[in-house]
Amino acid sequence: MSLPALNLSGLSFARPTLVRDGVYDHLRRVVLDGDLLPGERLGEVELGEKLGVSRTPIREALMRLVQDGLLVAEANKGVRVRTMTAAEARDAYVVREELDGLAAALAAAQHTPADADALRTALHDLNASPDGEYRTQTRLDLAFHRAITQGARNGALSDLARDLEQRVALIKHQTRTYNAHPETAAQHAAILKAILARDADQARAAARLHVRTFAALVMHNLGELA
Amino acid sequence: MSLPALNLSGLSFARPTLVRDGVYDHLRRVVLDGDLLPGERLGEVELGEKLGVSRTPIREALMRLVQDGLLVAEANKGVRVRTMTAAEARDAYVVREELDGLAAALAAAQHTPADADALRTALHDLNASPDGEYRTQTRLDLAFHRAITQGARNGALSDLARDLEQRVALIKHQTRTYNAHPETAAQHAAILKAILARDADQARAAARLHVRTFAALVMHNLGELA
DNA sequence: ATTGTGGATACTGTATACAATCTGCGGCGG
DNA sequence: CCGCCGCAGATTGTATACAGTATCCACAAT
Repeated sequence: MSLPALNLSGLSFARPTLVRDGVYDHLRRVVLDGDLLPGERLGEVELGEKLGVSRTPIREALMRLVQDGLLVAEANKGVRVRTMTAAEARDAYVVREELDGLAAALAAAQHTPADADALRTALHDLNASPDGEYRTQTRLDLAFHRAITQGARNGALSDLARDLEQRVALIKHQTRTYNAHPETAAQHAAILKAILARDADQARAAARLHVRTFAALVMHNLGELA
Repeated sequence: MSLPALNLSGLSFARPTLVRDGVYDHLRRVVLDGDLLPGERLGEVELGEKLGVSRTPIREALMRLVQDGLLVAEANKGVRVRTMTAAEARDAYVVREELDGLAAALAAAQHTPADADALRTALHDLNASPDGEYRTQTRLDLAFHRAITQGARNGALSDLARDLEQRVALIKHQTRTYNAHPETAAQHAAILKAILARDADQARAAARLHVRTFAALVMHNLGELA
């Protein structure tokens, strides 16, 4: 045949994306961006009308978000954005210190050249983001931490770290704590440096310190809100 | 009024339990008990007929189990019991070593007298279970480890440990690795002893060793199956 | 014999209909 | 004025109906 062969590399030829997945992604971003405040209610009919779909995919997306811990469901009373208590926030940070430390250590030991590039790019983008752009900063901060867990090359760790990151995002919005802390940039740099140097112990220590610093800041703000 | 006051302690007066929750609990137990082998398909209509409910609550339960990582969904092709690869199993155990160690350390530091009782009871029940009763042993082993995370008094840790335990349960069924390893009982005893002695470091070390031992066993069996 | 094609079947994805529960308000009685 | 009852509206929970897609097998063409 004389026809040129199809180039399939990198094109997904418009796979039939499911409605419920689209709704899930949308709502997840809305919550993570802080557009819906903790405690706010998500009505099924209202969401359906706003997104132009029926209640069925809406409900399935909400179910998944509940399982993620981003929303809470009460029988016959719908779902709301989860409100983290001070104790839940502290708990999340205790675990996150351990998991982020592990992720950094593994990333130091196992990252590929492509991972290294992704890490450098992610941190550069984060540092280049303009002050006051909280939403952008929050997303880029999340992207940097995701790049670290990506470099750890551990599926279970990625999944669990994703869970924790989402909960922490909720706390941040709740306490209105953003990444403006002066030490943040230096700590990020220290983590990246240790990972690139393949110094697992140093990377773990730097990551744990970063979590502790941020946790203290958030818990302080949480205390003030109470 | 002369009528005697109602005693509400401990009775839930037949609250209208949701169908989807019942289906979720049922299917979760079925998978965790190993009655459905990895790769096996779960048809919605078939489940609906078997349980006597419509597809709607079935789908919502399946959605939650997919999010839990127990099932995998493929677009327009239904859901199957997840098959863990050797790499995924190794990943899960790496993370579990860290989290179980943390849980044991926290439990040593923070457990209440009631937690202590629960721990002792759980281990006793496990040791008393007859050999060969794999399903019972698996459940009791899971209960013991749950008692530890319970003693840690950390909600986020409980949630994440639950996720990992479920994945590990999948691996166990897949490799047909049960708790018969001779060192298991001694290691369990060591963990319990350290926790009750409030020795966090020792508890962490004992828990990590236990995970490593078991992981090695499972990975060995996984290699043989390949 | 093998490959490709067509259609029939079964199943998932989405929408809609029906049932049950919660919520808020107005009226009635104390 | 306060509290309680009860109804009406709205919302969630479940069931069913409809649409789109994958799978399988028969059968024809090479």
